[in-house]
Amino acid sequence: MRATEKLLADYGFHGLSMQMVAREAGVATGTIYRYFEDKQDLLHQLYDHILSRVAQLVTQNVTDDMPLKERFRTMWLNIWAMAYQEDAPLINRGQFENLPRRNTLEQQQLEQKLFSKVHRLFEEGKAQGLLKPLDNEILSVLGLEPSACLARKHLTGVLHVDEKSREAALEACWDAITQHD
Amino acid sequence: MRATEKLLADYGFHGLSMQMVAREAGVATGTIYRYFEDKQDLLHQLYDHILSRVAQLVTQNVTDDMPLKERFRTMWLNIWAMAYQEDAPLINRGQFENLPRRNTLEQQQLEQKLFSKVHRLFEEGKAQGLLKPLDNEILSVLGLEPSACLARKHLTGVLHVDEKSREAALEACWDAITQHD
Amino acid sequence: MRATEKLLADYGFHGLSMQMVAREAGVATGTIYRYFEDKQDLLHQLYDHILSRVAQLVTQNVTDDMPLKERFRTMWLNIWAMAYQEDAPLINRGQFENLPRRNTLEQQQLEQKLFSKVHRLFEEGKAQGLLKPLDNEILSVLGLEPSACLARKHLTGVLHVDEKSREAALEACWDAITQHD
Amino acid sequence: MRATEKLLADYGFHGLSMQMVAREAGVATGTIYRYFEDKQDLLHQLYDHILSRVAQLVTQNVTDDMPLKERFRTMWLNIWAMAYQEDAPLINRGQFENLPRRNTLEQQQLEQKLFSKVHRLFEEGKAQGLLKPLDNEILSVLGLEPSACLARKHLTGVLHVDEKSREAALEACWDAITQHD
DNA sequence: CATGAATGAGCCTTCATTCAT
DNA sequence: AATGAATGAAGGCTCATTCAT
Repeated sequence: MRATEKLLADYGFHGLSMQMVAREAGVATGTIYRYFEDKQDLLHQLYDHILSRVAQLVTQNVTDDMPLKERFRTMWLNIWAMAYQEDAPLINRGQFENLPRRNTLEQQQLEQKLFSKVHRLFEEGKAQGLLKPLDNEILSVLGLEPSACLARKHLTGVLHVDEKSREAALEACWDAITQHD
Repeated sequence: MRATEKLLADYGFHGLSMQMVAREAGVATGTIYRYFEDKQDLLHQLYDHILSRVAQLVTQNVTDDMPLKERFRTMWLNIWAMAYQEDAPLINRGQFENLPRRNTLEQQQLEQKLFSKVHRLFEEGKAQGLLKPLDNEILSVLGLEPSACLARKHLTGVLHVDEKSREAALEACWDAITQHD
Repeated sequence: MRATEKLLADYGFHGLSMQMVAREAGVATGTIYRYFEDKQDLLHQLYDHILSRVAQLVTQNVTDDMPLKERFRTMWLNIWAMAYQEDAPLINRGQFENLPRRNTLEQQQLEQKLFSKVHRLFEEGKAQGLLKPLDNEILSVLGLEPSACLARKHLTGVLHVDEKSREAALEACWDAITQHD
Repeated sequence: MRATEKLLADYGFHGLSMQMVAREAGVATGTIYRYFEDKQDLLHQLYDHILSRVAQLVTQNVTDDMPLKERFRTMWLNIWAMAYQEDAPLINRGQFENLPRRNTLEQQQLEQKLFSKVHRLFEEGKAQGLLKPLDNEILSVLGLEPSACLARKHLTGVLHVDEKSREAALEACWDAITQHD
């Protein structure tokens, strides 16, 4: 899986062949098939693997006793920082997003669990009347997704985001999800 | 190009073969090559084609004499509506985003021009002190991107968004880009 | 046919497509098929065409009243010179030789006739006891073929042949076909 | 390579497809690509392979202590005989000649070495004043090339060469390269 | 368990030939 | 007679997957 991730990051989704993965991993082609059903399975498992790393990175340094705004801020910046990780889980984000995804219930419950800290943040915020009474998924799209989106554009050079703009974008996201009289 | 678009929407970027395109279009394989240099060229041209349709759909029923909020609202809902278009430009959005893109200056100027109404909206808003003084690109990510993102999730069934939620999301996006005392 | 010859000389046997020929000739693709049965026929006819030009070039400035040696010498040098012709019949020689050839009797009789001056030279030489009593075809291989072979190698740079060597080679060919007590 | 050689001999350079080679060799198409980079590489390697067989056949039964004329005679007849080899290296000669050739120095040195016996023959002959003082390459064209050329024509039926004629042609070639008073 | 040679369907692209205009 | 768009078989090559060792 490490090999696959590296190749995906370096060469993109095309040009990912099982023989390349095998060579990079230092094993024979056939060996892969003892641990993964087929290519699709490898990609699925990689998705899960990366997703849990992403979840870990997003929620690191966040504890449930921090103030809500503080938690949001930390997560938002964690997402931003993820793009610069040397050990590249998200550099792949571009690629990662279109990894084939299972759409099973199990999968959704897994994601639910991985991002429970995020959900807790949103639930508490709504309970306090601080956040808008929207579905967590929607709050996520409004409040956190833009961080990933901007980071990606920043990284690919489509758009330069300086520190001040980044801070303003963070605040704007907060504005999006909080109640305004 | 219509055939390509359909196949892209149905089967995704991978598994798009020239043979399939030809069959779907009801022509012989070789015929494609009379109108497109190669597969890459077909994809590039398709990108341009869709982009201009997207621009047209996003900005339809928007005129520069409408109030700012009204313009924003119309665009946001246009984006939302795009996902339901029978003749599917955005169903592909998921796929569309990773169509190979030329990154020439020309291309960027073209995009600039196609979305000039959007840019004008943002510029006026900033001039009036109504909108936050951020780069248009950033405002776009904060204010409009979530519409596409939610519509996509709604359509794929990952998330159900009722009319009230949609309205709330729209307002939240407006909150994100406007100044607050 | 002129177009075909040019393309053959420039790009070789591969990369000779009917559409290229048409474009070079300034006509539509289909037009070719009004004048030639198919590609093979075009090539056959081109072969004949070039062969007659070759015959003309080989035997130019040769008349039956010249001394035998003089005639031989002229032909040998004509062959050598052919390689340098601007209007390229033989530059193609490399390519020309593996143009598809019909092997009919007619064809052989045609060639017989085209090179009648050569045959007359050999017949007279044998009658006078000056040349070896061998089949004309064999005399041709021994006496004239080497000129083409050397010129080709000289032209492709495989081998440098200066004027003195060329003269010596000519004499050696004469030695090959003449009687030696 | 054996399959390629056979197909080349039977159907010529054009009309040699990797699929055909695979079928003839009794393997799958893809298998070829485990042993050869691509078609060009296959042809290059085949060229080398055949060339070394040709060199071996041309110089077999020739040792440096044999009289010069004897050596020449043996080689000349070896070349002639090559055309009749069941296991067909030279039947291809026609085709063989226009196999794509690398033109590297290495290649030339290899050829030099393969045919060193021929070069030695010519060098000794010139040293003794028996042969004309010409470049070895030229002597080769004058003295040995005609053997291949005649054999080829004989084999394709263009020309019938009986034993006596063959002997005379051999002598004529000797006349071509030797000094005369 | 691990190997890696072998497989063969499938991909992109070319091009000789046809035929409605 | 000329056109040139359309055809579709075939070509070179890749790669997910299998299986005998």
